[in-house]
Order: sequence, then C-alpha cells, then structure tokens
Amino acid sequence: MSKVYNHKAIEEKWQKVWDEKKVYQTDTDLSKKKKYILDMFPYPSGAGLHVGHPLGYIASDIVSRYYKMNDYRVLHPMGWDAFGLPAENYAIKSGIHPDKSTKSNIETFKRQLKSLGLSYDWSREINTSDSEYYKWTQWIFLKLFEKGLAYKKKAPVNWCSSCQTVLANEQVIDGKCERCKNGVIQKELEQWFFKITEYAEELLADIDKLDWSEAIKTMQRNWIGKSEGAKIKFTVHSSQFTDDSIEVFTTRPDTLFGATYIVLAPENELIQKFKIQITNFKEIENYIKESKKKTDLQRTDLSKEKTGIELKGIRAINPVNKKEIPIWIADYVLNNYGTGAIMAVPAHDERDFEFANKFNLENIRVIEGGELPYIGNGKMINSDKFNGQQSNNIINEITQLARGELTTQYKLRDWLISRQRYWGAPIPIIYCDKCGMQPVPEDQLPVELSTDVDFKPTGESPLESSKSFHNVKCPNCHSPARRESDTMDTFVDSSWYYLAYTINKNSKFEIRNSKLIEDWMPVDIYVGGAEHAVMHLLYARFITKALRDMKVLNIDEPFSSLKNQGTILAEDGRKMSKSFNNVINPDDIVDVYGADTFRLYEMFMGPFSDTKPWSTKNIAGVNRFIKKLFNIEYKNDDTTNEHTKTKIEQLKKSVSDDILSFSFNTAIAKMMSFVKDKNLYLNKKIWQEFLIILSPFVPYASQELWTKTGKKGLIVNEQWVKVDKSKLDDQVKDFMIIIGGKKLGSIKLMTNMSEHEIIEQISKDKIICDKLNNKKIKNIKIHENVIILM
RNA sequence: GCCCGGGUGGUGGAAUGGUAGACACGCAGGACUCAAAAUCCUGUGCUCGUAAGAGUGUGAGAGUUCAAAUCUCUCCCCGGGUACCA
Repeated sequence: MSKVYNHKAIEEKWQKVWDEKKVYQTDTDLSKKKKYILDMFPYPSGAGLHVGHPLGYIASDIVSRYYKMNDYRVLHPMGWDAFGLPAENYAIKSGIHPDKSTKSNIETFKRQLKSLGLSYDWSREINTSDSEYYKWTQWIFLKLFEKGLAYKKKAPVNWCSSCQTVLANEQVIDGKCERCKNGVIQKELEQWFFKITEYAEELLADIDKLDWSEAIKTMQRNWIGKSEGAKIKFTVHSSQFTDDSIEVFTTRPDTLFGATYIVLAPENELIQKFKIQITNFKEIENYIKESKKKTDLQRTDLSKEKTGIELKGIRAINPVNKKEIPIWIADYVLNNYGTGAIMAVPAHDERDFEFANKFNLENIRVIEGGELPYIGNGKMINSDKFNGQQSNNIINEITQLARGELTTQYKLRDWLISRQRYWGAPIPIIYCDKCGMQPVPEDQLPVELSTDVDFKPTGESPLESSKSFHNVKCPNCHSPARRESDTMDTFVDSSWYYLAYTINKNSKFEIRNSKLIEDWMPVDIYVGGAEHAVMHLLYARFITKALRDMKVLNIDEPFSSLKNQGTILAEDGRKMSKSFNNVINPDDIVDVYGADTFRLYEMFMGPFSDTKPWSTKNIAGVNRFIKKLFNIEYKNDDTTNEHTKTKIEQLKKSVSDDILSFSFNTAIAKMMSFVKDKNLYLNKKIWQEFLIILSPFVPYASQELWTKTGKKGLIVNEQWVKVDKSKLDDQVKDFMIIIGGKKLGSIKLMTNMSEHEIIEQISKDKIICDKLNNKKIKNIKIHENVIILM
C-alpha cells in the first residue's frame, strides 16, 4: 500500500523545529570561508507575493543551503524596499497612511516567504522606511554633499496642471495624465542630483572585473556610452556685431567640411541669448513649447517624422572653410547630451540626412564609400588639404585646424534624486534666508517623516503641508528657516542596503569603520530580475565607490557575481497582471501541493534566466516525484551493484555542478532519472546520500525522509556529499561512426580502448561493414564520442 | 527608434560544434477497481508504411564546416530596459 504524503503536517512540524533551534541564524565563525548570498529585496506591494519573486529566492536558498553544507559561513538575509510611489497613491485614494499599509503588506510578504521554507536569517531583516535605516540614507546624502557629489540644478519634470502634481513617467500615458487624462507638460524645477558622471570612467572600466553575464555588462557599457570626439566652436554671424559662438559636440570631426547646418536643442539657452537677432522668434517660441510636450524617447525615435525650424536672422560660420551655414532648432537634438548642439553632416549621418532631405538642406559628401548616408570611414574628398587621406587618420589635425578640442563624452547623466513626494527619505537640508543652504548636522539625524501631512495633491511636496516638518531653526544662526521638503528617489535606499544586513540586531548599526561590513562584503552572489540590469546596479556600484573614496568601505564593487532570473508569465503567455485577471497566488499552490512542490516546480520550469509561462497543470509532475520518494524502498544492508555506484557518483557530481551554475532544472531532471532507473540497487547509505543531494531543493520532505531512515539530527546540519571520482566514468559508451559527413551508425565500446583496438572492433561490426561497402579505413579521428573514418 | 536577450514536438523544456527532442506535462493503450480517482506499465516529433524501414525536422533565407538548434550575415516575430514603477 502506498504511503500518504501529508505536506501540511510535515511542513508545520519542521518549520517549528527550525524556528526553535534557530537553524538559519547566520554562522559568524570567522575561521570559515564566507559566502554572502543576496536576493534583490522586494517592494512590499499591496498585491502580496507574486510567483515571480520566489523564483530568485528559491534559487538563492538552494545555493545558500549548498554552501552551508559545504562548511561555509553564509549570510543570507531578506528585507524590504519599503518606500515608493504605490503606497502614496494608495494613501491618496483610501486615506490610509503609507506607514500603516506598508507594515501590513510586509507582514503578508513575510508570512508567505516563511511558508516556502527559505533559509533566511530573519534576525537581520531591514526596512528602508524605518527611521533607523533612512538615518543612514540621509547620512550618505550628507557625505556626498560634503564631497561636492550632491548638488542642485534646474531640471524638467512631468507636470499635470489640472491635478497640480508632478507625475512619474509611468503615470504619463500618451502624453496625458493617467488620472485626469489632461495633457502633461514639462516644467522646470530646482532639483537635487548626485554626480554619478564623476565616476563614469571607473564605472565603465571596472565592468571588466565583474562575474556578471555579458549581456548585462554590455548594457551597462552602452548606458555609460563613452564616445571620443571633439567640441568645436562655430562663430555666429548676424546683422549686429557679435562675437558669440555655438559649441557643438561631434564624434566625427573628420566630416567637418561636410557640415551644412547647425542644430540646437529646443531647450538650449543660447536661443534666448540670440533673441534680438532672431527675426522669427514667435515661431521659435511656439516650437519650443510644442517640444516640451514630448519625451526624449518620442523625440529621438528614428521612425518618426523629423520636425524643426530655422533661426532666421543668424548664421554660423564653419571654422574650417569659413562657409556661412544656417542654424536650426529641432527636437531630435537633446539638450542633456554633449553641448545640446550639433553640426549636421547629412552625407554621413542618418538623422541629419533625413532632416536635410525633408527641409531641402545642402548635402556635401566628404568621404568616399557606399550609398549616402555613408557612416563608415574612407578616403577624404571635398575637404581641401585633407583630400586623399584616410578619414580616421585626420581627426587630430582637422580638430586643431578648427581650433576645437578633443574630448570624451558620456551618455550617462547625473542622477536626479529629488522627488516631490511624501513616502521617501527626507533630504537633510535646511534653507536659511541669512546663511543659505545648510546641511542638517549629523547628530540631528534622522530627519523623520512627519505624520501631519495631507496627501491630496496641492502642487507642492506633501511635506510642505506639515508645519512641524517645514518650519525649523537654521543649524548655523538659529533664526527661522525651512526644511527641504523633497524626498529621495527610492533607488538611493536600495543603493546601500546590502551593507545593513552585515550588522546583527544585537549591535547598533554603524556604517563607519565597521568591522562587520568588512567581514562580509562584497556580496558573493547577487540574485534578481534583469529589469534592474542598468539603473539599480549602476547606482549601487556608484554609491559603493563613493563610500570607498570617503574611506567608509574598502571595496571597489558591491556585487562580485550576479545571476538574473527570468520573468514568469501567466498561463496565457501574457504578463501576470490584475487587469488581465491571470495572476497566480503562491499561497494557493502551497496550500494544495505544499511548499516543496512549489519550490521544485519553479526550479523545474526551465532555465533560471529564461522568460517562461506558468502552467498549473505541469505541477503534477514534480508533485508525483515527491510523493514517489515516500514509497522508495531500500535494503537495510551494504549490498549494491556497480551500476548503482556509478549512477550515484555521477548524480552527486552533476547536481553539485548544476547548483553552482544555476541549472536547477537539469539537476532536478537528473534526480528524477536516478529514482526511476530500474537497474538501481539502493541500500540505506546510498539513499541517505540521495536525500542530502535532494535537501536544498525540498527541505521539508527531505528532512522527513531523513528522519524515517532512523537519523536523529537535522539534514541541514549534515555535510554535503563527497564525489568518488574513480567510480564516475561509465566503462562502456556509445560511439557514433561518421564517414564523409554521414552517420553510419553507432557502436558500444569500452572507454579505455586504443585506436588500434577501436579499428579492429569497427571492422568486426557487420552493420557498419555492410554500409562501408568494403572501403578501406586509412585514418580515424576521435572527438568525445564521435569516430570519424577517413 | 536605440541598447540587451530569446524563437526547438500538442505543451514546459534537454542538447553550446558531434546520434535533436533528456526530464516533465498532455494524449493513447493496458493493469488494478463494481466504477471512478489515485497508482503502476507501454507507446508518443511529423509524413509514408502492418512492419522492417525510408524521408523530413530546431522562426524564414543564405553562408562557414567532414558535421550547425549551436558559429557568421540578412529578415520576421516575441520579451526586458530606455534615466520619476521598483
């Protein structure tokens, strides 16, 4: 009679034992090698845990358990990225304070995570909205401010004038406000920035040191976007006397003789400077107004029709040939890259070519080569003394001739951290009429969020409405002053959280000169979604480097290796979303099939990093596998056979390898194959070894089965299996025989045979000889399991 | 648009230059059962064939190679990011 697998009883029983014995408390024995295995912490949304979250958490749990059983001290913590926009929007709708809703969401998340049997050390839990945490977010801001790495400048925001509020990009749908459907405009505000561009070169160079996927590394390189080029000044000529000029950035100074017009970004401040000389200024102003309605993405879309307008009344002079050329403004030029102005070379640039064609602008070819626009290198023509030379060899000389300057330009922009929102860490700055901008003194941190705020949009940061928050004394002269009411981007909170986990709850958190941080950093394995490929990872790398330069940290990079999980789609192949009504709640799966089945299913679905659809039907397979384990019979003595010895050694080796390479789906397939092998002769020792291999994947069931074999202790405290390499190889293997690129068939051979013996064996094989048709074998080549006859 | 991935049976996937489809779902047949469920056994890419077998097959097209799902190029489709969602 088959035994019943009662997942609920098993899970309840062992969860209690784990809690009581505190088995997942971090081992701090410094004589052991360390592994810091970290999940990207979740935003505790009101929707609760999504099946996509645990994909990464289960994977990192398996790896953590593996390292613990291999005698490492492992730090494997979890916490909450608790600040953010949704809680605030929810507060506007429901009147429930973000602090309250966030706390209740966290409770739900934590219960859900615990039910999955994840081996987190919950004594190290962190919460970014806790003032003890954001005190240090603010401290980092002050340090950056002190070093000149935090500064203020004007920058545009999405503004909805009917809601009187700043909108996130996400809240702007087709240029309209998501809530009231009115048009959104760009409005300039004084905002705080972090000077990440100061680290552009190092952020780029150190990518080479990282054990991350090439895809993510390439994305980071492209985002930083280093390009070598030149800044060149074009003198502006008008009816009035002027010595003004427009500076452009170009990556192709070699094409200077082909520059037939200049284009300024609509926001370029030079336009205001030339106001008097420009004869069609009204039209220009209209164009600028229109372009403020578009995002950068819309503006630079190559497939969209180009727009622009000429600045009449002024002309620019090409410094190399003194030719007078027109000046235009067009929104395909962005103000935040380069100098906000370009020289247009329609013959050798795609966008300029399209623009010139539309507005009938001149087109001069200066490099020989393919069809126009030709963007490659080649022999110079129409370029005076440079004619005949190779375009890529003249860059220096032509830049000198134009009195330009060779420079390096990055696409990376400084990090805008101001948010006109409530639910974030307040920026610790005070404005005094007498003393100006004053940082909040360190001993006055944290600057706590006040609770007497109104969440209804008024056109100002919600904190402006709080008198207790807003009105303060100047730390310098003690006269009445006002507090900065913007809060920080939540990416600031998540740029340093990995440091906070290194401190156990008994010690007070102290970021400065912390031995504890030094003992654990850097993170050895960082696991999370590829949606964070650029921004979060780049910001965290920047903060780490900045803290290193302040002598707070002694590492260059926070995350040594990175593993990205793929997205889990709904059964219909679309994204899981409330609006499609296709969301799977992990609780339901755990309730019906158990946590072990849920874990095993998510790991068995497919490659860790692939996007893959959920299929509730397919859960049956892994569930049957677990049930089957409870009916496995083994001999209570030492007898076994050679086949079983080889198979268990191969399994130990390949599951270990698969865990380290995050190939959990194939590891599980191999365990399934092992169990269903009919030639297996299991004894107790081999069965116990199998359970150890199984235990990181299904911690509850493996513990139950372990106890059933008569073991008293916990399987998590066991040592990982050792591989006996002498038993690893099969003695007989299938070889494929190939001649002239065609397969003749296959032959079973001993793996230790010599070439001579192999030829002998082949010539004895009837089927192969028939196909060979008496052809003589002159030579053979052996690759792995392929024999090529020649 | 730009940057980065991906496309293999009815389905999720395996194979990273060497016998395509491991493992699992589903389906079909069988065993057990009064019956059903559960469980177990057998089969299962497609086409033709009773079978042996033959042909064909990894989004489309071309190329490199003794040999391509795998490497190169062009195209199509899908996903992630695109700087205020996190």
